[in-house]
Amino acid sequence: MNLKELSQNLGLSQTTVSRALNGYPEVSPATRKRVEEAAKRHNYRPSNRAKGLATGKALTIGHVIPVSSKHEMVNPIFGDFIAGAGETYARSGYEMILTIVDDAKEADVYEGLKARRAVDGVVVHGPRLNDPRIPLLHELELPFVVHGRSSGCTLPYSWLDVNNRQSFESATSYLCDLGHRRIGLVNGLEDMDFAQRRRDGYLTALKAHEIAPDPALMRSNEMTEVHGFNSAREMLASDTPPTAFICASMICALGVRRAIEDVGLTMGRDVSVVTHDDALSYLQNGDETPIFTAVRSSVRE
Amino acid sequence: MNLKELSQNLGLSQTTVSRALNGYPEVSPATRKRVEEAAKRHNYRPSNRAKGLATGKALTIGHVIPVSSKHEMVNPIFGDFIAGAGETYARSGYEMILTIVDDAKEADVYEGLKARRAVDGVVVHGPRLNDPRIPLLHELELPFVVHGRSSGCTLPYSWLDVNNRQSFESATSYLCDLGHRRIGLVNGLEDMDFAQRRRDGYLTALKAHEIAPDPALMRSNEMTEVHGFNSAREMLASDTPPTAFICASMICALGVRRAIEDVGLTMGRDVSVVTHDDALSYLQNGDETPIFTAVRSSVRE
DNA sequence: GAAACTCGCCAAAGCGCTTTGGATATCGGC
DNA sequence: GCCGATATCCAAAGCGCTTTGGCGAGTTTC
Repeated sequence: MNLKELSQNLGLSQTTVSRALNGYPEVSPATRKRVEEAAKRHNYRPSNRAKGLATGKALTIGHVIPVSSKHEMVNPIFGDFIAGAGETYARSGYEMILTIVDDAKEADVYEGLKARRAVDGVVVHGPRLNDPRIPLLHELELPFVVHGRSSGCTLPYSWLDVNNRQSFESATSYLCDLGHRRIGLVNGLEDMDFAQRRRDGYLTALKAHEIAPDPALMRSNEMTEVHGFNSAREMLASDTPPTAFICASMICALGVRRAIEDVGLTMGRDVSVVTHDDALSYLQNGDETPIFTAVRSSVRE
Repeated sequence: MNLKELSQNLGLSQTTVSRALNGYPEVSPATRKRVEEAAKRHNYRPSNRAKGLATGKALTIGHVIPVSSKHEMVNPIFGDFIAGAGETYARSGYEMILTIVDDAKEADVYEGLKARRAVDGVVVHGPRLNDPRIPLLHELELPFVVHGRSSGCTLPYSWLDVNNRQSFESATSYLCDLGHRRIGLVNGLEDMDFAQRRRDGYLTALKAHEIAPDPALMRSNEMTEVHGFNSAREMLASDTPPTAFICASMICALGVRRAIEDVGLTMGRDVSVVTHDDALSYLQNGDETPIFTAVRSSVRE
C-alpha cells in the first residue's frame, strides 16, 4: 500500500493525504480523520526511502564503531549504548545504521555515508586524543555528536560524556583515605581519551595525598579480562605489590580479582579493588551485595 | 555530486554513466574507463536511497534485537555477531539497520520494516521454542535468516547455528568420564532454543552414563555473572553439592567461579567447570593458559 | 551492395514521496 | 449583491537513480 493507492482509495489527491498524515493545517479535521483511519486500516507507512529522497533528510543516524585492527575487539559497552540510542530512535521514527570498521578505514566510511547521503548525522564512538575524525567530519560537513571527548582537539564539537576525571579522582582519594599508598591502575588503552582522563584523575588524587606515582603500578591496554589478570598478576609479583587496584571496567576487575585469588590472596581483605561500572545489563555488579566497590554510570541511560 | 552533474560533466547521458558504473555491456570500454575515472575523481557515490527507489531493492539488511521486557538485557554476543555481519555487508555494499526492541513489540517492528520497504530481509536473533516470528515473517513475505533454530516450528526457514546439543553432550560426557556424578548445569533461559538444546545434550550424556538427572542441579536464567554466582552458590550449599559445573557462557562461568571461591573451594581442584565459550573479543578464555575448560565457537566468525 | 545485425548511446518514464503554485468554494462585511 | 479573505483541495514538478524503447552508424552476411 503506497500513497498513490491510498489516495485513490480515498478519492483524494496525494497532496491532501500526505498533508493529512503529516499534520499540515490545510486539511479539514473531518478529512484528516478519514485519512488517518484509512491509513491505519491499510497499515500504510510511508517509504522512508521515498520520503528521504523528497525531503533531503535521511531520517537515519549512523553509528560507526571502530575496531582496532590490532586487537579486533568490540568494546562491550557498544551493545548497551546502541540499545539506549535505539529506544530513542524508535520513538522518533528514525532509523539507525551501523557500520563496524577497521579504524584505519574509518575516514572512508564517513565519506561514503556523506556522499551517499545515507545519514543525517553520525555518532562518533571511542574518541582518541586529538581524534582525526573531528576535523574530518567538520570538513565533510556531516553533523555529529561524540560519545566521549577528544582532548587536544581545537575545533568545536558536541559531546556526551561522563566525568571520568572526577570519578577516578574520587575513587583514588577514597582508597588513599583508607590508608592505601600503593594503588595499581588497570586502565584502558591510553590513546583513548577516557583512559587519559581517568589516569589524570588518579594522578591528581595521588598528588593531593602526596604519593609519588609509580609507573610500575600503571598499566593500560584493551579492557579485557585477560588484561586485568595479567596486569594485576605482574604487579602483585613485585617486591612492593599494590594493596589496592583501580580498574577501568568490570571486565578488567574480574581479571584482577582472578589474579588476586590466583596468588592466594583474598579480594576485599588482602587487596582492595575499586572499579568503574558501566552498568552493563549482563554484567551487574552483584545482586544485593556488590562484588566490587565501584563508581558507576549507566551507558545505556 | 550526483548522476546528473557527473553525466553533464562528461557530456554523456545519465543512462550511459549509470550503465558504465554498474557494469552493463552497452558501453564501450573507453567510455567506461572515462566514466569510472571521473566518478572516482569527483568522489561520486550513488545515493542508496534513490537507487533503492528505482530498483525496489533496499540494499539493506535489518537486525532486530529483542530485549526481554522483564530483564532488559542485551545479550553480549550481539556485539560480536554484528561485527562479523558488518564486515560482510561492507564488502557487498549493503547497509545494516539495527532495531532494538522490547520483545512484546517485535511484531510491529517487522511489519514496519516491511511496510516501509526499509530492508530486503532480516536476521532473526535469539529464537525461542516455536518462535512466533517465523510464521509472522512468512506471512509478511519478508525474507529472513535465523541465527539459531526454533524447535517445534513446522514451517521451513533458513538458519545458521552451532551444534549446541552435541557440544553439551561432549562436555558432559567428558566430565562423566572423569568420574563426576553430580554435575550442575547453569543454563540460559529455557524458552530460548539454544538453552533447550544444550540441556538435551546434557541429559543425553547423563543418560548414557546411567546418571539420573537431578532437577536441583539444573538452573536456567539470563546468562549473567550474577546468575552464575547465585546458581552455583545455591547448589554448593546443598547436602549433596555438585563436583562439576557446565555453564552456558563465559560470563556465567565467571560467576560460578566466584561462587566456588566464595565458599572456600578452589576451581579446578575441588570443583570442575566447563563452559561454552563464544570467543568474545573482550572476554577471552585466558591467554596461553585457559581459565576454563571449554567448548568453543566464535560468534563473530 | 542491400538486408540484417550489432554497437554505443540517448530521451524519457517511473520508483513513492513532498511541496509549490494554483483553483474552487465558502463566508463575512459593507 | 459584490469583493476580498479564508478554507480545502488538487495537478504537477522534483528528489537521484534505473531501465525501457529507440536511433543512428558501422559491420556482417550472402
